[in-house]
Amino acid sequence: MAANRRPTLADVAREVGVSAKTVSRVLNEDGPASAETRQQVLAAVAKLGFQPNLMARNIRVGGPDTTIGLVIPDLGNPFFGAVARSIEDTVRERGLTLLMGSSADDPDRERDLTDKFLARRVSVLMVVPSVGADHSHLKAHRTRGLPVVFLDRPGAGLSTDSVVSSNRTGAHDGVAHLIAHGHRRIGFVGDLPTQLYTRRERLAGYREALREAGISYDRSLVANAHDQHGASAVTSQLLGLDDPPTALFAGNNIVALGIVTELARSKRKDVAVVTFDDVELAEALEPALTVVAQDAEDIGRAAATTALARLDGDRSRARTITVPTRLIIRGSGERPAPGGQAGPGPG
Amino acid sequence: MAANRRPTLADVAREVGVSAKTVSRVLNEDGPASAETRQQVLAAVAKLGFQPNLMARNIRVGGPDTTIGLVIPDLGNPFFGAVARSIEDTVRERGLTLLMGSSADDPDRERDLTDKFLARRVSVLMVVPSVGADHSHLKAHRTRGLPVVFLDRPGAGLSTDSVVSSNRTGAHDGVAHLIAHGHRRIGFVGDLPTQLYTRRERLAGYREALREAGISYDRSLVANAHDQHGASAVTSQLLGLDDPPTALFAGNNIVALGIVTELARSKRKDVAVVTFDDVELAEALEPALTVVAQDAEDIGRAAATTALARLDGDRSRARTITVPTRLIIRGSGERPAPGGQAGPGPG
DNA sequence: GTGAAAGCGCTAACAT
DNA sequence: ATGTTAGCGCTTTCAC
Repeated sequence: MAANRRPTLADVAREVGVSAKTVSRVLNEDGPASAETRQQVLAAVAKLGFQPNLMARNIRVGGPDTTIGLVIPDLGNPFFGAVARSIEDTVRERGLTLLMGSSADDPDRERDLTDKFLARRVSVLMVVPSVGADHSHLKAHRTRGLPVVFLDRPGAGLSTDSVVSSNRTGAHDGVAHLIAHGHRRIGFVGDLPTQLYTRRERLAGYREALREAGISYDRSLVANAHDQHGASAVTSQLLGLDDPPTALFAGNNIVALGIVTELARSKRKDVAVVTFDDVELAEALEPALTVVAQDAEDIGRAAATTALARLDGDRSRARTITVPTRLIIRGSGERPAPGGQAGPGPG
Repeated sequence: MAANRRPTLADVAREVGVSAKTVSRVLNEDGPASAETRQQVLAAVAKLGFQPNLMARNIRVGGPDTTIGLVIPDLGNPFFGAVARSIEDTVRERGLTLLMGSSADDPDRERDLTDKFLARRVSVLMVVPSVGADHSHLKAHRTRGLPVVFLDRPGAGLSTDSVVSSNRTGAHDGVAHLIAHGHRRIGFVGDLPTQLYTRRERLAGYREALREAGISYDRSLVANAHDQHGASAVTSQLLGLDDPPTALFAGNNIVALGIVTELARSKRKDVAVVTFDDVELAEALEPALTVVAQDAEDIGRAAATTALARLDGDRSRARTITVPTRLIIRGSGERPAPGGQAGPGPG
């Protein structure tokens, strides 16, 4: 019930019988202070439970707030969670705190979030750009010294640092792995929307691998899904084609779950699979799942390191950091295509 | 290069030739304003790219900041990611933003984070309490009207709202499922540290189920691990016992990964498994993994809803919301114990 | 319908 | 070693 105010610097000062500035000095270890005053101030702070109002401090000091604004598509996606963790690990010792929000890949929600973050005067803005979002409004902020980093995909309308995976090479290598094991009809299940940078790059890598092997590109083997259920559905459709694929390449972790789940459900062990993104339990599947793993930790660290360098005055040209992916061969891509298939219906 | 200041209210006012207060009125739809002034102000705002400084506003208005401080053990853990997503979904329409940090289950890091959040005058504090953390320092804040919600585990030294899963019942049901399928030697692999609330509750559920079935509790069947690798290691140890378990119960998602991975690696299909927490690809395993699923979405929503109610003035007693878990039977717990085991060594 | 002055909680710049 | 004054960018209060 006691709705008493939170104590302020002035309250502490009054308690001790000194000026506010003296309290401020003690707390920020700015300027000198006699041992005795220091003790008294500290005691009063503890007694009153005083915590300096960071917003008031920031406003006076004028600099940016000690926060990093981070916009990702989905807080629940483990990949972005891992990226966020890595960012936090990297910036923690600098005292920066994460302000996070999910855009659901909606440009309007993304804009809402970045606007809010800017209104809070974040020290750094990190964004996984949504398809259709324009970032030219950030130019002025960048000019004024706000580090802006695009994650996972390049942004539009703004030249700034970005960190992406080696999507094309990674997809190429995954598909080449399938080809090396005798597959020639390889389905590609990609993200949605189809304009998504990662999807296009990975599809390009897929096409490159096919071309190198002299396999012609068959549009009917390319499908799309935005969630696990959708991926399961298109997997089933692809396998129902007249001349179905003997192998599937998954364009990301969510699609991977859909494909693998659908193959398990329909007991299709004859279909080879390689996925972009490592997923939990990949090694416990039968066969174990071969993946093109992104290095979420490295992505987060690279983004954070770059941003910190900018904060420290690095004014060099905007750079794009490409974090290598790694093909982890576990077995699911290795089956030659025997054409075998479970009999129709449950025996 | 142009390190020009960010525009302030005063800049906009000067541009239009009105007072700062008038601009403020237009922007906040406070008080009246002639249509013409309104147009001019809006134009100037757009022209200068003015964004009100939220911190300055907050300081003047005096109320809490429109942020929620959320402390979780690990941003990379999909379970907590899902909880965070649900919280965000629930509070977004109220205009609240998430300030997040991971404690790594370290009480000091947790305290650092909560202190920072309090210094930022968050509207709500949500914490997954670390073992050993004391929360009595939050009493004064709660008294002053700050909603504090403990997630996943109860906090210590502070009576406030908390949201937990039905850990004991859930674990009981999972273990009972194993017992129903003929298992009598059932290993338990729990979290670390052993004082962890969720671990103790789940262990209690395990023991209850054993007791009901007249199976005596065997300490040697209880093991602990804090990460996936550790869980794999203890799994292998448990299975190496003279009188080994025929079934294993995993105390959480991370442990589940370790157990399942280790069983797959050693090709031990004869060991039944039920896990606390659903995991990706659980249904694609052979056999599919039976789990006691926590409802992360519901947990997040319950926490957020409670906090919002408190913000709206709900002063009723602190409550503990228990979110039901759900036993999802998929097969891995159903094998009777034939005692079969892969031969020693690789054939 | 609009403005001037004061003040939120804090610190910079100058006193003393 | 400490205090005073002014002011960060905004809103409240009260005047016009």
